[in-house]
Amino acid sequence: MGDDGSGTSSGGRTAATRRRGAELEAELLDAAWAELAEVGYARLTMEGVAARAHTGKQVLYRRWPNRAALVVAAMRDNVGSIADRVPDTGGLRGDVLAVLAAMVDRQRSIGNNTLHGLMAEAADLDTHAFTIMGDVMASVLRRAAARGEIPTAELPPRVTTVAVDLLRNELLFTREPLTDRTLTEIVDDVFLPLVRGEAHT
Amino acid sequence: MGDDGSGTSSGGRTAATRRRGAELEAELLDAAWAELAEVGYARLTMEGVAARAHTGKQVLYRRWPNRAALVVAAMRDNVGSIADRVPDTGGLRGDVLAVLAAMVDRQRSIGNNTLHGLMAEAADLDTHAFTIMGDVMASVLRRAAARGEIPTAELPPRVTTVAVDLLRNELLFTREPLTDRTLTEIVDDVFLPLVRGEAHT
DNA sequence: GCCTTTAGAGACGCAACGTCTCTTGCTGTC
DNA sequence: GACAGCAAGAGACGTTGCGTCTCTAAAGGC
Repeated sequence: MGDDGSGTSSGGRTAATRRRGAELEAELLDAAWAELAEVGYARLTMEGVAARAHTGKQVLYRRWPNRAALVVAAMRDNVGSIADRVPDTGGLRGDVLAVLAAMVDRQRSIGNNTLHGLMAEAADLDTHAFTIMGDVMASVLRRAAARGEIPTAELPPRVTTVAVDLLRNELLFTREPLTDRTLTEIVDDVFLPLVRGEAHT
Repeated sequence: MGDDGSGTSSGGRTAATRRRGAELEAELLDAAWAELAEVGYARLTMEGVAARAHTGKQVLYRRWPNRAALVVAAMRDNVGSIADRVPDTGGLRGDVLAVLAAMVDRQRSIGNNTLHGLMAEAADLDTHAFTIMGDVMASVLRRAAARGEIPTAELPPRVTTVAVDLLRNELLFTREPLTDRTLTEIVDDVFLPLVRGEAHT
């Protein structure tokens, strides 16, 4: 079949250049992320991502075994971990609210259909992401104890993670967008009474 | 194809008889439930359910618009609601543990891959099922207050539902089967301190 | 400057979806 | 007791997306 080799990209990009290695991979992940934002996880297809990245499916499959893995990689690449900047507002209440707000933010940028889809497909996905939030809370609590704001940071693990657990529940099962009210309720009605050793009056 | 009409159930059923109405529907739901147990939600197909029920796909689509709706109907048909028998053990701690144990049971019979799958596909699924657990807890708490076991049943809504919310979180994100330990931690470390107005010591 | 790797493109077979069509048994009505 | 109409049972059909495979030619290593 006679290819008109010299023709520079009928469609709009220089076909003469060919990406490789890290550069290519970054563009693949960007394409996946863009596709995710545009059509959502349920309707994201390998074909769609490949087309958007102006490449073939094989290039994707060479790197990730399936849709779920690709999307997880795209998320990791585009969304920073909360553990990287543990908030420090100077007070326990502010710190915890900041942690929760960061979770809300991160989840808003991912979209909860995506999370549901991933949990269904990539079963073994991400226990890691959950334990991390426990570490963040532990660190926030240690600082509060050091300031003398609470009697001790040695709390039952359930108590340590109660705020993030409740928020996660809310994020995944509530359809309407979260209000700040929800965050303050979690902190003021449940979390703080428990860690201060004074339940609600 | 000559059917040997008189043969009662060569392969196991009389092809000469044709089911209708409620009888048929019940068998369709049973088939869906059996299929769910056997291959799991991810690999449950309309074709598979139809074949198991010895019928055609159209019979299914006439009743339910898609997989998710069919499975939800099958679940409703096969799994009783916890609200039907609110436990009454004579004490608050026992009641709450019984509610949680019932949730664990129900969820074990459904399987959490199924839940993940449904949440991904039937987005608007089941806000109802969640509010119901809140009602159950409210009723348990009212009885405890009437017995004088706790100062008041007028608690912030977050506190009322904290135990079921935490358990739901655990059920959906933990891969290994839950231990009783988890249940008692939720109740003793979080729930009871909050409702008794005495946080952990 | 040859040789290996792999990007880019798309064909292929498979599985399941959801729709449509067809025949034929069941049921309510006159 | 005949007849009309509804829907069961069965499967063909077009479509979509998966994951694999094949092929050519561009990059880069040595």
